[in-house]
Amino acid sequence: MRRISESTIKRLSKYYRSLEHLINQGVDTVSSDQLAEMDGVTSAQVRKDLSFFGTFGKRGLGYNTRTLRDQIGEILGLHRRWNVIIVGAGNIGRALAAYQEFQKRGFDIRFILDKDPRKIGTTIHGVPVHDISRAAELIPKENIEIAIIAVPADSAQAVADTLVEAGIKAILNFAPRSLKVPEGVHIKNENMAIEIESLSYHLNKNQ
Amino acid sequence: MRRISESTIKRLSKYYRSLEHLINQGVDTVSSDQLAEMDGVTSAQVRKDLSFFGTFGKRGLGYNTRTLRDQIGEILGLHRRWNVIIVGAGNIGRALAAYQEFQKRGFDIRFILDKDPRKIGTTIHGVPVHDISRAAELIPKENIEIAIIAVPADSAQAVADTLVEAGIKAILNFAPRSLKVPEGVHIKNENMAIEIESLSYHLNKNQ
DNA sequence: AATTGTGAACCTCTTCACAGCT
DNA sequence: AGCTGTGAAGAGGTTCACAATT
Repeated sequence: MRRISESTIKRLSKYYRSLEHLINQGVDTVSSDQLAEMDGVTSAQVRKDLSFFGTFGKRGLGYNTRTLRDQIGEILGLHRRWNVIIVGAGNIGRALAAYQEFQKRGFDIRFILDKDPRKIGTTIHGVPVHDISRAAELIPKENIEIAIIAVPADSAQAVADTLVEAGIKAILNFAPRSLKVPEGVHIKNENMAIEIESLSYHLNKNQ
Repeated sequence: MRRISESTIKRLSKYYRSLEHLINQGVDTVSSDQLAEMDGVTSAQVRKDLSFFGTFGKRGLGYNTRTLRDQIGEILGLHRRWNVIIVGAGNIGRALAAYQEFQKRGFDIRFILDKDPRKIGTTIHGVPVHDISRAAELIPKENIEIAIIAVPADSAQAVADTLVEAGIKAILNFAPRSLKVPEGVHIKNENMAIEIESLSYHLNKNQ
């Protein structure tokens, strides 16, 4: 299969959410036009995105909301559950441990790793906190597949190295620094400050 | 000036961070090659991004770290401070209220808006919580320029409408739904679940 | 000698437009 | 008649490659 762009994957996540919303409202059928309208894209974009993975609609009718939701779910790996950990029990780490959207989509936060002895042994929103030094032991044992880094920028690369060493193949990085990982390890940077700076750029520009 | 792509803006934010890091380490000069290496892009990309805004380097030598940091800061609007509010005092809202990276880059969280009477009148990490019904009064009075939405998906659009009504021109949306805003209002969606779904897509694909 | 700044080439993503189904 | 699926065209973003400069 031809390589799929990250933009397409992100839009599929959006379509998935919009379809859930429609299903909750009791809607059975949706056209690419309606879906596009809900997500602020063009209908051609919706159809093209889907076309990379197969044909899901009926010409003249549109798409069945449940079927399409499930099919996008299979593409995104939302048909199964994932074992996830958070590294860093600071403000961001704690908020993510309680973030219902992860649970709802199949991402189970199994435990939190931290180095602060005062936090180790406690639970945060029901999630146990373990010593980061146990990463190499716990990650394989608990079958952890995705790690979320929520530590300060200066320790982020060291944490990433530890995680990769322990066998992690996917990292979501909230620390404001670009991290280097070996070939074959997936990394996504989520930098909340960068998004707000895009807003200040636009505001600043128009005055 | 030709329209600048969002990708360029995001990369400028990254360069800004890398330059700060270099400055903290006492580095005075950097080449596009070094900066590119730090941020995982090509050196041509760094130079092209900068070229949209002017010429900042010295041929044969590279860029002065402090000067370039400050110049990117001016482009992104980081040379001044911004008045920001958060709507929603849940887990995400509270974590954002304590997020140091905002403070550090000039984004001052002035207050939080919520509808829960038990939260109104309290402070969260030193930030006061006010009744959302006071939006139209407080936003102009306190000169609020950017609003962060951290409420559940189902109330997000109503909150956005209220904010726009109150004169807000820039919104950072953490709710997992695409929001509609009038022409002239800037909106950025930050969906943490979407990023993790991109990871599960890649993991799912390779097995 | 080293490195920037940039037009041109290249590549990727988006939109168009219409044939093909239902 | 209505809407999908898709090749082709178009737009936009990235990389190349080299003249210009220090």
